[in-house]
Amino acid sequence: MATSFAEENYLKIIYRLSESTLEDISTNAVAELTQTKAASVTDMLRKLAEKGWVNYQKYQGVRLTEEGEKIALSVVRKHRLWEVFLVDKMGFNWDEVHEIAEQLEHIESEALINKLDEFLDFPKTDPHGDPIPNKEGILPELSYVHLSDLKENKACVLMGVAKDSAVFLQLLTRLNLSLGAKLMVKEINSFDRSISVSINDSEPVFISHEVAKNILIKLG
Amino acid sequence: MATSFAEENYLKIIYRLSESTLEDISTNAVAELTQTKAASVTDMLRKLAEKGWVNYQKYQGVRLTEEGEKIALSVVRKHRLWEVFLVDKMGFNWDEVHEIAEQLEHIESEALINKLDEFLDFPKTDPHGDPIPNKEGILPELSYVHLSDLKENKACVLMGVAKDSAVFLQLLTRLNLSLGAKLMVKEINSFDRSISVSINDSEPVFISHEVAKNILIKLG
DNA sequence: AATATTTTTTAGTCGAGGCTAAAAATTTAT
DNA sequence: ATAAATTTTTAGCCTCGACTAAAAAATATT
Ligand SMILES: [Mn+2]
Ligand SMILES: [Mn+2]
Ligand SMILES: [Mn+2]
Ligand SMILES: [Mn+2]
Repeated sequence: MATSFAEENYLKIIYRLSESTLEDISTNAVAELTQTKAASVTDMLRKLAEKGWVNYQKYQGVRLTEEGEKIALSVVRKHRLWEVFLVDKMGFNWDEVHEIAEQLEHIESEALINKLDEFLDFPKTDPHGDPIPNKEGILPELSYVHLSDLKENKACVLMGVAKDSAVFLQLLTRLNLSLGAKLMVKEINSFDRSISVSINDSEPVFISHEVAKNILIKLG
Repeated sequence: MATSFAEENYLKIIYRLSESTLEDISTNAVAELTQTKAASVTDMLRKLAEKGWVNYQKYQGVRLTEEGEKIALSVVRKHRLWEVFLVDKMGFNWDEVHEIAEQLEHIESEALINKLDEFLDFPKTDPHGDPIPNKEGILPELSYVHLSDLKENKACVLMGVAKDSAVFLQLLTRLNLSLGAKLMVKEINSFDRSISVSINDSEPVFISHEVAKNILIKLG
């Protein structure tokens, strides 16, 4: 069955919300991310339920079916592969690609996306460290930790970000924080939980708790 | 002003029709190419006229304004650049790319299309030999001739096709006819105007007038 | 347990971009 | 110059995906 841009966006957003909770997703939560009103969401949820892509009972919230999740994962796959393309091949910065990928993720061609995957050498993660589903819809397992949860004097590597807004990414860039940077927390200030962190063995810089929370790292 | 997919498709089609005539374009001609009904076209022409992209007076046919032509050329540029990408970088055949490019041509990012242009080494023509407008909207001058207009025993090179339907392209491929092929017309049959043509110095094969008409060549 | 607040759904509307059927204008044929 | 045929427009309707305002249900507070 064919999926419209609007339907794909809803499914993708329900998927994203489902990643961080086991509970059913509320109408309002969907409305916030789709940038629409709750009434519009209710309409769409009924439609998605009719097509068998979500389980939805009024007032009970919504949850993806297997088929719905499959579609969502294919949109996520396309979004992230196109982001890799834009950064690795087109020379964009990581804070410039999200909006363009929001458009490209709706291009419908199984053949194209698989050739693109190959062209990019089957990347496991996108420019923000987010995992890319393979063509069967399987996500690679990544066990990342928030920089804010790290103890002092442990070496680690920046593997991703938990938020990909342009302003946040630009801030990281200004601090010389990019994927692969070697980090070590030198000091944690109990007052505001800000941290002092050394980046690639340079002089430590200060980072707010808010920023540290959105930086994903792996140990070692 | 923002342009919808539908508007871009209409402008592109009016542009295409304008290439082969100096007269105003008829509602029916547009309807045929957009695969819609004349009544729908009338509606859209009124809308395009309101936005200043076409000159349109009822019953008089339609013609692009400068601004309308600029938009049409930018869509054509995107379409053809993406086709080059699909063939040269993704490994598609020339008969497989049109449908995908129909989608990609609507991706809105000036920055992306200019980076793509550079990535592809500023190609002058697409995989079907059609000229690609540069970022100022200037088309390279190509003076191609139809193979059906050629005299016997003149050497020439296949530079493009005047029709890019998949079946036609597949036929050419089966005949070993691709861009750059060296051709020489050995015989013209006055009965049905079919021709006998040698391809890359091999034994001559028969080609119908209909096919020859849609093959573009340059002399020498 | 009753009431106040918040969330969600319903009802009705809108614009975009299609459609069909009928009317009007234009073009072609007699 | 009429009449016939063709083309184009108008009128009215439809679906999709939004919206607002009002009603209903669920949840929180006293
Ligand atoms: Mn993104
Ligand atoms: Mn990303
Ligand atoms: Mn094409
Ligand atoms: Mn082409």
